Amino acid sequence: MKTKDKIIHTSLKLFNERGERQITTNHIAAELGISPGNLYYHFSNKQEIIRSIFDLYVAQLESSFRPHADQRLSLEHLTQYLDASFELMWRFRFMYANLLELLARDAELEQKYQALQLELANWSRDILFQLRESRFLSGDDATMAELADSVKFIIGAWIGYQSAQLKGGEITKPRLYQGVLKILFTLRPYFTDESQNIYQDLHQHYVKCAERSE
Amino acid sequence: MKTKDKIIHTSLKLFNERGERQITTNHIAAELGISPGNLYYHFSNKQEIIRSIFDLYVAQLESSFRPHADQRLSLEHLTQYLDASFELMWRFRFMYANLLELLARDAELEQKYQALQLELANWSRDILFQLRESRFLSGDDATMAELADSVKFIIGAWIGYQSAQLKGGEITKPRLYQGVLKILFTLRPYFTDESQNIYQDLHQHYVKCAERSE
Amino acid sequence: MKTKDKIIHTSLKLFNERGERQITTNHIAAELGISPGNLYYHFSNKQEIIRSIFDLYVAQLESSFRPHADQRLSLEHLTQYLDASFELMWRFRFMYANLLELLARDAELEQKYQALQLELANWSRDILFQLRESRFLSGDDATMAELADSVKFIIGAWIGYQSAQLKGGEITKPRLYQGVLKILFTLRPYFTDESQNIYQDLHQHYVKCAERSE
Amino acid sequence: MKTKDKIIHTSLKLFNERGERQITTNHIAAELGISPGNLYYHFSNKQEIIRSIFDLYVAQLESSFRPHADQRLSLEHLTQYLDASFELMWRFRFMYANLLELLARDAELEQKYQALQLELANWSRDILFQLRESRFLSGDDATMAELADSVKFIIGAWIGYQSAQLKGGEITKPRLYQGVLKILFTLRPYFTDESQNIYQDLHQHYVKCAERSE
DNA sequence: AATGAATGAGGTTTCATTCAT
DNA sequence: CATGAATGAAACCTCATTCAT
Repeated sequence: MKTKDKIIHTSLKLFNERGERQITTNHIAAELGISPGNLYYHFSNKQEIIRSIFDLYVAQLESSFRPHADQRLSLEHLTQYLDASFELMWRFRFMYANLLELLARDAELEQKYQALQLELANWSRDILFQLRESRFLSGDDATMAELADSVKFIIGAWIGYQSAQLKGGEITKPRLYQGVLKILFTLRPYFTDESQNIYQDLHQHYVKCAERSE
Repeated sequence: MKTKDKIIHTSLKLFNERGERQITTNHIAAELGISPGNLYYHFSNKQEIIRSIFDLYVAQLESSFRPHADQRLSLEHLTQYLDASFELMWRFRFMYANLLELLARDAELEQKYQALQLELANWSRDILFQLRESRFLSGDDATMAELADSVKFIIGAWIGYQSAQLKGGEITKPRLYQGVLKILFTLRPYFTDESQNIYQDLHQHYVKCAERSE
Repeated sequence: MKTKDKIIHTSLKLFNERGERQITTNHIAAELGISPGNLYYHFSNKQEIIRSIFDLYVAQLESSFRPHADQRLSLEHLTQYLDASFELMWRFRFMYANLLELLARDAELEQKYQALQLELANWSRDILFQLRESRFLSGDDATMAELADSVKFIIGAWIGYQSAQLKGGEITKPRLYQGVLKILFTLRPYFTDESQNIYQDLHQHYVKCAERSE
Repeated sequence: MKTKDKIIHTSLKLFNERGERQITTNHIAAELGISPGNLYYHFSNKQEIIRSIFDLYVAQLESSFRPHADQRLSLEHLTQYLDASFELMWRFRFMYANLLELLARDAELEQKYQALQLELANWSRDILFQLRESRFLSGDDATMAELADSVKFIIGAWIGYQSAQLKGGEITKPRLYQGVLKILFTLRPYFTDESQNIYQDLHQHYVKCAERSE
């Protein structure tokens, strides 16, 4: 791994652990055992590191969520989506802890972020529509759209919400799975009669995940 | 209003407008037209101002949500609760937007916050149970409890989520009312048949609020 | 006791306990339960409090040391002098911890202090000469004068020296009596043959004092 | 000389000249023509500068006084010791003048200082015993030990005592040499008959030093 | 006598960033 | 690529002192 990548990953790690505000560029350099000058050789300022982390985030997001064209969704796909979502939120949790500040300081980042959100909104709507087509869910277009937004909201907000409830902000995997359960609970009234058993299976699966050594 | 209170309210205003991180103690003093020394006469450091704002928040929250014993809920009560949620989110939006950082930096605040959350969880469950008794909602105990948690989650997480979607990061009242709509949408499947018209009234009311000058 | 006197004595106490530098005028007022404004009603600045403490010191010093004219010194007188000296050093120990800074900041105080030192030098020389006349000690004038200066030096420096050796700077009475023993040791070679037993008595007396619960 | 060392030496100079309390970190930086940030690049706070000066002091003290095993002492050695004492007092006079405040503010420094004092006590006793073996001095073990303590006391306390006697608080070299003379005076009764001339030589030498431009 | 809010200069420290090597 | 000393603006905070009441 090149120094530039090491800087990105170490920064991400430190930001997640202690918050972007408390981590100075010197901290990052020290953690890596490089000089601050070297850090600034690779990045012209701290904001650029954050932008690179954001790019990483976008890349992972796109690879996980871009819907595969006209594909019938199976149960497996759904769990994949949910797992991938929370994986993502977990990996970039510092961003969600301070999104407002982060974006306020960097117009370029803000624009990128908001474009991404629009895309995401589309994808999640697409997924919900596919789930309806596959007769997992039922509901009119408006309801499905609103439901898609709810799911997107839960995914985006869960970690921040949970971290705040926990001493030291330390979140555990089981706590993450409770977020998946929250999504299931929100979808539940819209599950079709014929897919009730599928709902039960999913629910039981994630209850188990959420119970592990909590 | 005493200087001490002026400091609290001016700080809250500035924090909401421009973010806690960008507002220095000198900014606050300058905005008030007092000397920095005077500010430090009333508060021994910046963190203490934040704590006082938090106390204000707790006070408003308690006065809005502490359930009145064995009370039959009317439509008015429901709007009161929803409006109160909205008011809180709006008035203390910087806190919602920066919660994790604020708690990470101040163990005392974290403890207070988490104690408050436990209380809030009880209150919101009580309110949901009351709504069921008043035949607005229906569902078994577990469902009502989960629903209560969903509502609490939406209130607690809405600003962090929304503020990041907005150009310039500015949170507007209409966007907040969309949070109220999100709550309604989440409750919707559990509204009883006899209260469907009530749901409609509420929905229309808040749709209007959310549309204003958006 | 009037407020003015209370301020002086409380300041002396706090200065001794924690050092003049660390004690602000607000600390003094708080300890007394009065307002800072009131403190400044009685003293126009912090330095004036210090000057008043110094006046107290001078008064106690003069009452203890001004030699009684043409009086033959007995053993009792000597012990009285020594005991009084250390009592004094103990009571005003903060002054000795920072004499240089104290005087550097206040020309008036410096002048007073130096005048006092000259007087003291005379008194201690007078006492030594009287002791020689009383045949306790022997030695030529120059030796007696130098010896007087040594005694004065030990008295003035002992507490500061001892405090520095002890954890937390806390000095005990037994440690003070070791200072008296140091004076005796310095005088010892000049005790006359006929007063050797007197030396022994004194020595034993202060050894006992110095041993108590050390 | 590196910047770090320059900071130490400039601080020492300024502290000696005007007192540690009056010298701010900005003063030090300005005197050196560097930025305050640079000073804090080399030292994390003012106290650390003081600690480094203390380390310098310890180093010089050790190199001057650590006794050479089974060595016969000549007159030269004696003057070396006395001159070294004088040099130490002069070079680190601000420390001697402010010892109690310095130690009161810094527990780590206090511990180091007190450990050093124990070592010093041993060294000074060793030196005195060597002087007796070399027939400069005579006296039983207890007397030599007490004498060693007296010498240590004079070195440790002289500046605090003398600095306060002087107009303007300025410590001058001649005044310090009087401290050496005070040591000699204290040792005098214990010089052997055969080394009386050595005493005379030493005395005359330091009288001359003490008289220069007093 | 006494209050206590208010002042403001100035102290210590931080940190993103630069630049000669 | 890399170093690490250096910068300087600005943050937080202190405290002796003042003054209207």
